[in-house]
Amino acid sequence: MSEKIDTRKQILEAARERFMHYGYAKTTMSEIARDCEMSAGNIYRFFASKLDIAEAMAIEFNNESFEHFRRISQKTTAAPDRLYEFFSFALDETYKKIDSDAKILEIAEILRKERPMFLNGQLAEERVFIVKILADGVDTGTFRSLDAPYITAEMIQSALMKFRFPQTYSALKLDKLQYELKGVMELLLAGLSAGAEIPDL
Amino acid sequence: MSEKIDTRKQILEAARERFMHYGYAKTTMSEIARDCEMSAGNIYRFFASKLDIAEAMAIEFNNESFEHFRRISQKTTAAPDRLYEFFSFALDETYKKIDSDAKILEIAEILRKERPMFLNGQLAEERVFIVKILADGVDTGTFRSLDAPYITAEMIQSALMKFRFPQTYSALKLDKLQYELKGVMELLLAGLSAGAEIPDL
DNA sequence: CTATTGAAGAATTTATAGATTGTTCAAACG
DNA sequence: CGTTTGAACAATCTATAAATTCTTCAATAG
Repeated sequence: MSEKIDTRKQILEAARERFMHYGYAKTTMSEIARDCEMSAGNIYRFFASKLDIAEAMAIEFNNESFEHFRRISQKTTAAPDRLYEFFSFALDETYKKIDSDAKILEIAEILRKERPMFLNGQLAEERVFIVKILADGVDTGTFRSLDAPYITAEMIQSALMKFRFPQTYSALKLDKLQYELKGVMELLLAGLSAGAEIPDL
Repeated sequence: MSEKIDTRKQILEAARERFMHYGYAKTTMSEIARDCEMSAGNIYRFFASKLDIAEAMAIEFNNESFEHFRRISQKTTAAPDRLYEFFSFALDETYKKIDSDAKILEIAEILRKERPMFLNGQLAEERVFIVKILADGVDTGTFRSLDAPYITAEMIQSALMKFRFPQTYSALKLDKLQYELKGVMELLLAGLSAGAEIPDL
């Protein structure tokens, strides 16, 4: 029973090393299988496809970030600071990963194309943390009351999309991106502030 | 003297028809030249390259939109309404064009890749109108005072980037995009409102 | 002298045959 | 029985030669 889980982990580990070293496209199922001392066909008892291995990797990968996200969302600092820290951390983290390992970008790109719903799922998971920060801010009176915090969280993500996906960085360096993020975040936080007047569109 | 300008227009018109009918890649310089009853080499007296023809087309194309942008920015309606109308119009217009002519997307894609600075230039031109709306809003007391309206305009563009470029639509339908745009715009306008408190990040 | 051409070169695209690879599954194995 | 294999197949990628196409520019025309 735990045998199966171990084998799965072993495949995932072998794939990670190959993907990171040679890239997703240049890694073959046979190579991964050889590393695990099994046949290529046998991998399919654990993963439905090569793409599913990449997806499983990305999930593991993101779980580390999610831990950070959770920690940030549960801090006792002011809600605006937490929201800023949240996206600031996300930007730094993504930028760092991309910068150090070009192979990661390849996998991100492939998942975006072949599994567009996967990214939506990730965003939805993050939204939980944003909603928590929003709720805290409303409770402490820092933010105005929101009649749909979940939707507000969606809108915040939408406005900060540019800083979450390398494809939209548009060749800007990290410091320029950080500067822009700060500017947009100031606008959004002002919009959430207790004194802000909601327009009637 | 006007001879040259006419020939330029003629080339542009011939190219437009070909590009729209067969696409940019499938149109050859010889074909455009033949339509104008000249040799391919001669086109280069008017355009430095095939790409420059596409760029000139895009400029003409956008000039129509710019007229609308100018008109909207000069309206006498409330500044928030103008800002919303501005981006709402931009979204509808771009979506409509893409939807009706797939060939336009091809050219947009190519310009984005080969002439990244061109898009920046277009955004900068639009910013002038946004700055005007912001200034009006500040004057009438609808918006809080801004110590750097030009930068604020940049931030607004950054936050609404998703709704300007088809590549970032992420397969959403127009009504869903409009809904999201409205939500983000409400947040931004609240952030610009006179009562909004600017956070200290 | 300017305007235009068309041949020539460099760069890119197309076509395609051959090899590789992802995936399936009947048969062998334990 | 459940596991694992390796042959088989379809799909994809690679290599490369041929053909197109963009661009330049010396020669020509007016």
